Parts: sequence; structure tokens; C-alpha cells
Amino acid sequence: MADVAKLAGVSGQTVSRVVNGNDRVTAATRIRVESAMKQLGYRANIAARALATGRFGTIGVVMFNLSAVLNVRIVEAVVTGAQAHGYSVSLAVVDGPTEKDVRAAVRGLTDRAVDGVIVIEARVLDTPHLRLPEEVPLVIADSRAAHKHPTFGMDEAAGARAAVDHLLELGHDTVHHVAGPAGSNPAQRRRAAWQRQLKRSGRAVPPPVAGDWSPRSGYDAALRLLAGDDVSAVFAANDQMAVGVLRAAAELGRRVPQDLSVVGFDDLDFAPFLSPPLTTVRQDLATVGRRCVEHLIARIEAPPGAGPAQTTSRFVRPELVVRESTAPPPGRTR
Amino acid sequence: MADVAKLAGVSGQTVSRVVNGNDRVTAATRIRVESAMKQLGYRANIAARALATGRFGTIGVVMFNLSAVLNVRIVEAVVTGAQAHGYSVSLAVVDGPTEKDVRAAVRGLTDRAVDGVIVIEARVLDTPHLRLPEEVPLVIADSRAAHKHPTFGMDEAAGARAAVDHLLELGHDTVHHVAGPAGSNPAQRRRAAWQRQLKRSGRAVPPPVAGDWSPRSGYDAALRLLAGDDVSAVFAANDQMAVGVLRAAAELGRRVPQDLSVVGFDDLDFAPFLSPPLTTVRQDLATVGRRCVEHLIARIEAPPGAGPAQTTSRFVRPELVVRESTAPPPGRTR
DNA sequence: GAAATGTATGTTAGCGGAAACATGCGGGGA
DNA sequence: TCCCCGCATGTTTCCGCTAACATACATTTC
Repeated sequence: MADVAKLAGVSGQTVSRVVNGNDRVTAATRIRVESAMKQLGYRANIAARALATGRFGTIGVVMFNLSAVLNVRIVEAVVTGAQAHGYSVSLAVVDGPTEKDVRAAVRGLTDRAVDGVIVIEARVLDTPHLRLPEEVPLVIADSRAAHKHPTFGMDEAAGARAAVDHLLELGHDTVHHVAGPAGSNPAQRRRAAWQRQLKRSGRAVPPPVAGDWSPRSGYDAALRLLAGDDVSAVFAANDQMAVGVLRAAAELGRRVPQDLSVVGFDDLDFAPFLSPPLTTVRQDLATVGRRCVEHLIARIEAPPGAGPAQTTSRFVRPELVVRESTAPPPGRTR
Repeated sequence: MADVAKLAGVSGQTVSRVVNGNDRVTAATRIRVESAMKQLGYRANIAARALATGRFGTIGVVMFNLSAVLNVRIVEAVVTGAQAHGYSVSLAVVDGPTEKDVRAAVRGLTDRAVDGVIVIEARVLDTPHLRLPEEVPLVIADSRAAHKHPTFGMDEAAGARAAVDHLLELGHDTVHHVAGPAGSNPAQRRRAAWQRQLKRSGRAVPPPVAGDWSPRSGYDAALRLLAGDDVSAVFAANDQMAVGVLRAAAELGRRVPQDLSVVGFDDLDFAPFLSPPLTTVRQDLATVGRRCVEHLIARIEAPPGAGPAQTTSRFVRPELVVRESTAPPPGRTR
């Protein structure tokens, strides 16, 4: 920077002003400085700037695992949004399912120099109300409003209700459930909503079978479920497991949808091309991610005394997409 | 830090020594300093350290898009590996498909303070030999060795050859190909290998149909491909498109594998549960990611004069997984 | 026309650490 | 016994940049 200043015949401070956009600098001076910068290939040292200003231009994302298609969509939207606002994104993966682990990850990130943090809380933790250090603004991506921090997510309950209602309206007596893993937040919520909706409709609530989101677990679950003859409708907690259910049905000679109706969750891109095309609940995670970053960046850039940023909690409503894997139960026409 | 020093009755420098592990500090002093740190909740300021040392403890990942399942697996391995070595990971998504765009992303990241960069080069660029600034160590995740930089990737050609050979050995006259998008590196490589292998075996090379990796595009491609009666074997460039192919076959009344054999690529977790279970080529991207980080960190931490880090180029060999979507062509028993 | 006001730029002083060098202490060899 | 040496710790300085204040000059105001 000193070299640039010398070459342009100004002080370092003026160079700094040029770099940081428009303070009051004469057009002529600015041009001189800029050409000097270009000539010398000057590039600001972020660490020095951060040390002087206390801001880093980075936001941190804490998540439990990247392999879940779900989470990746959120992360993608976060990265895109952050880049659009001139921030970069730092990723941290949490080890275990306790609040302590999450807190450690957040602290690691703040130590690491971020201006804000987004926690994608997909796992069921030991504490229902996640309390995290607030050294920097923090936003949670989760599907419930029970947090002390601003939260954005999907209205999973609405999705599960839509799935159940759809099957009941087709005339099924009840709906069986292939649940996600007990340790997963979304899984728990989908399962609870399924159960509540059945009860509310005065139907029997058959014991759910839990999988681990994988197609294999859906297959195994369905094999057990379909051992009995009375199952006419299955609601799988995600599309991947629904694939397994479809496969199990095929192997057991149960035709879908004539003998068995199947509903998934997520609307992954292959859903319309399964055999048969899968009725499922579409989630718009990109919107969730976008809202998270935008809220976070607004808080980061808000003037210091701007009050305790209203803890908005917005939940995106998923949408039932009816395809060909659902029909009235056997022996019944509607 | 000054507070800690005062509380422990030592100089700041000694605190610094304690923080940075074992310089020569008496056990007694160390304990005093550590308890002072804990008592005061001291946390090092990364920016200051970076300013003083010129190192950041962060590695950057440059990629074209996160939504490809493929890339995410690499990123996941990178994040895990980086964390294990005490590094955090910064993510950058590239806009366009030119070398300039990639270079800008890398520069943005190095401006942003990273000690090393991994470029996941999935897109076909305007320049065959990517030349990137080497201000920091840089590793490329790609499936060919044509780079000036250390490169790790899959041996896609071997995978495509295995798929073709498998189908030819079953007795098919030739193999049709549903290719990935022209702008994709892996797609281009799989397609080239498919074509080469057919030629080498003295078979006709039917014109490939290109999709965009999505199930829908596989479906559309298959619809066109299966319009003729002479197609007995299809090699899809990924599993997603293979799903579409399977669906198209079902709608056209072509039984798989009796009338039509289908091979995919990737071995996504749903592959064994499609109808029928998909024969495909398994890729181990986690290994690729792991190798990338490990090589990168080794270079970052190598002593300055350690020579020009041998540009190792290692390619992981994929593995053909035969399931039930392939069989001898109709009217032929083997 | 002198003072008040405004604008462009320079000066000074850190931000929080870590190298590089300086200091003081104790122990071993002659 | 004295001196040299090595080790634990302290001092100084600088990393590169920016906030806050200072300065110099131009412009407006009465």
C-alpha cells in the first residue's frame, strides 16, 4: 500500500479511501491511485483490514453433514446469496448431536473470524432450545420456531398433513409411515404431524417403521410393513426411502398404485421418473437458504444500536405434488 | 492477551508461546498461563495472528456448482480432512466456464485469505490447460492429467470402458450412449472413452444423445433413442439420467433387461433399488477429496525450500457393479 | 474583507499478535 | 572458584490497514 501511495504521490490513507469506495476523493486523485494500484498489482491484505476494522467479510455455516441432499440445497443458496453481497462462506461440520458440539463448532467459527453464523440444525439435540453464543449475529435454519434466535425453515408439519390428507381422501382407512431416523429433526416433525393428523381424522395410528433416509432402509422397512396384508397406503419420510418402498412392493408383487399407494417427501428430481412417478411433497430449500443469508447479512450490516433485530420466524410451505403412485385402495372406486 | 499476561504475571510473548504449543516454557508457567486464559475466556484473534504470520488456517474450494451430487461428495471429504488438520474451508462458486472466471474466483479466495486452494474442475473451459496463479499452493480435482498443477480425480475412461465391455460381452452388437452435457468435463471424458472403446472393438458408433445430467433429460433422450427398434443396450453417463431411461423404456413397453440393457454411472445410493436394480459404475469421490486435501496441506506445511512438490497425478479407478438392468440382447442366450 | 464553514488530503496511533533479538538465571567444566 | 553456555522469559518492532484527528486551502456569509 505504501508503494501505491508513493507512486500515486498521495498518502496511504488516501489509497485506503480509494480502495474502500467513495469517501471524498477527487476524481483526479482517484484515477491516479487506481492506475498506480493496477500498475503495481496491488491487492489489499484482508487480515490487516480485519484487524483494523474488526470485520471479516465472511459468514460461517455450521451443519451436521453435507451428504444430505437437503442441506446442500440450503448451503448452495447461502453461498450464492453471500457472494452476491460480497461475503465468502466458511463451512464447519459438527461432530456430535449435543448442544455442546454445536456450540463448539460455532465458537470455532467465530474464533476463525466470521461476521455471522448460520446453523443448519437437522439433528435432534439434547436440548430442545438451542442457546448459542451471540458474539456475532446468528441465524438458525430449522423447521420449528422454538429457538431464541431468528429461524427460517420449512413447514414440515403442513407437508406431512397434506400427504396424509391426500391418502385419506382417496379412501384409504389409514396411512402407514416409514419414518426418518429418530435423531433427525425433520424426521421427527414429519412423523409427529403424520400421527397427529391421523388421530385428528379419527383413524388408527399404525406403528411407524423407522429408516435412516437411505433407499435401503426404506426397502427394509417396506419389507416388514408389507408382510401384513392390510397395508394400502405408505407415507415415506423422504423420496429416497420411497424408492426403497417402491422396490419392495415390486418384489412382493404389490402393484403401485393399484394395490398400494406411496407418497414421498422432498420431490427430488428423479421423483417424476420412477415407476410409477412418485407422488411427493415438494420442498423449496433454496428459499430457506436465501432467507437465512439475507436476514443474517441485514443484521450484520445493521447499525450498532439498531435494536434487537426482530426474531422473525418464517416457514416456507411445501407443496403436495400428485403423480401416479397414489390411487384409491383396492376394491374401491371413487 | 495483555490481560492474560498480566493475570499470569508473564509477558505477552510467553502467552503467545503457550498458545502456539510447545516452545520452551516451564510446565509451571504454562499452567499459570492456561488457567489465566481460561479464567478470562481468552480467545486468540485470528486476524492478528494472520497479519503477523501470513498464514490463515483456511483452505479455499472453488467449484462450479454445489448441486451436483458428485461435487458435494468431494467437498465433504475436503471439509472433513481439513478440519482434522485444523483448517477451515471457504467455499467459492464460479460464475462462468472460462479460465478467466476460475482465475477470478481463485484470486478472490486468496485475497480472502486462504493458505491453499482446491479447484474442482467439472466444467469444460475455454483453455485445455488451466493455468492458475500460484501465490498459494493449489490442487485440482479433475479427471485428467493435463494440468500444470497437482491433480487428483477418477479414471473416468476406465469406468466407461468397463461399462461398454460389459455390454459387448453380453452379446450386444453395439452400445448407445446418453451423454452428459457438452460443457461438462466428466461427461466429455465418458463419452470419448465410450466411443473409443466401441471403435477399438470394431463396432458401429451410433450417434450419442446428450442430456444435462437430469432424469428428465435422460427420459427425453431415451424417448428419441428408443424410437428405432435396433437399440438393445444403453450406457447413460450418470445414474440420474439412467432413471429417466428406465422410465422411458417402461412407458414404451420395453422390458429391462430382457428387451433393453441399461448401465448407469456413479452408483448413487438408490441405484440398487430401482426397477430393475441398476448396473452402474461406482465412483469413490470421497477418496478423491481426501487425497486433494492431504496433498494440499502437505504442500502448505512443507518447509519453504522443499522443492517444487512433485506434481503427483493420481486417479482412482471406478468399479463396475453388475445388477439386474443388463442381460444378453433379445433372441440371444449366452 | 474577515470570519465561519466546508472539502480534500496528510498524520498519528493503534488493532492483537509473533518474529527477532536481548536479558537474566542456573549449572557444568576448567 | 570463575566463566561460559543454554534455557526460560522479557522487549522491541513490525505485520498492513483504518479510525480519528489535524491541516491546508477554497468557498460562502454578513
